[in-house]
Amino acid sequence: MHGNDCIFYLLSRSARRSARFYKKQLEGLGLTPVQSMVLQALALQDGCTTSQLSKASELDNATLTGVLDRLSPAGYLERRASPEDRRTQHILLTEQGRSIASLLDSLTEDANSKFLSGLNDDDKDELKAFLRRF
Amino acid sequence: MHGNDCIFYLLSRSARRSARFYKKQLEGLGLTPVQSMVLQALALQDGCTTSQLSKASELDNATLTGVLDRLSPAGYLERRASPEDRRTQHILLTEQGRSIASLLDSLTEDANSKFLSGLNDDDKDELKAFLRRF
DNA sequence: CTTATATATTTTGTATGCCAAATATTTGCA
DNA sequence: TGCAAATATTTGGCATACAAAATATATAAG
Repeated sequence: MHGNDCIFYLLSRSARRSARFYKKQLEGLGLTPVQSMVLQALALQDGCTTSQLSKASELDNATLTGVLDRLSPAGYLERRASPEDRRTQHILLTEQGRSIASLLDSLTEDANSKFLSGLNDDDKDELKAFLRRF
Repeated sequence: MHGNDCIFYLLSRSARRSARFYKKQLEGLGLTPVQSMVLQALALQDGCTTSQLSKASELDNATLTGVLDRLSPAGYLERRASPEDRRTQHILLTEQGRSIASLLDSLTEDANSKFLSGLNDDDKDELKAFLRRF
C-alpha cells in the first residue's frame, strides 16, 4: 500500500498543507490557525464553558486549556468561574476578542476561497461533505 | 462562516479523527501513526538520505529528525554517514525494521478498509483524488 | 587557493494533540 | 447524611509540526 493510497497519510498531509496555507493568511495577526478557529467558535457561543468549547471545536480538553492559556494574556478572552458550578470556567470574549473574531471571520472566508479556487462549487460541496463524515 | 464550512477546520478535524483511529489499530506495536508511515515510506527506498525521506513523507526535516531519533534506538533503523558527502546521513532499515514495515503494510491496508467502510469504491477514489490535490 | 554561497542535518523554541493522572466539585444512592 | 461515582478542568509527559538559528560540509566564483 503506497502512501498516496493511504487515507491516513492523505488526510494528515492535506491537513498540514492547509494549515500552512492558512497560517500564511494569518501572518501579522499573531494568531495560529487553531487560535483563530477557537476564537471563531467562541464567538458563536460566547460565555460557554471550557467543555462546551472543547466539544464545539473538537479539541481535546487538555489541548484547549493550553490554547486558552495563550489567548487570555493576549487580551482576547477571560475565564470566569461559574456561580452555580465551581468546577466550571466560563469563557468570555473581550471587546478586543469580539473585534478580532469578526475580522477572522472574513479573513477565513477569503482564505477558503483562495485555497479551494481550483474547485467548482459542486466539488467544494462534495469534498466538504466527505470531510464532515470522517 | 461556520466551522463546518471551513476547509481548514474540516481537514484538521478529519486528520485528527483519522489519526486517532489509526493509532488504535497500531495499539500494542508501540508505534505512532507517523512512525508507521515513515517506516513504510522508508521500506520503499531503503538507504535513502534524510532529505529524500523528508520529501517522500512530506515531513519537515526537523520533524523527521525527531522521528528518526526515536525509531533508531528502538532498533528499526540505522543512520549511516555517507562516504561521498559527509553532510548526509543514509537511513537503513534493520532486519527488525523490514519485518515490522511489512507487518505495518498489511495492518494499514486493513485499517484503511475499516476506516472507509462507509464508502463505495468510487467514492473512495474520489475522496483520495481530492486529497491528492491539496 | 580561497572565499562566498549553497546544501544537509541538527538544535532550539513555541504550539498543537492527546493520554493519563491529579484536583476540585457535584451528584446519586444507600 | 455520607460516601462512591461522575463531571470539569488542569497538569505532566511524550510526540508531532514547523520556523529560525546553528553546524558542518560541499561547490562555485574569482
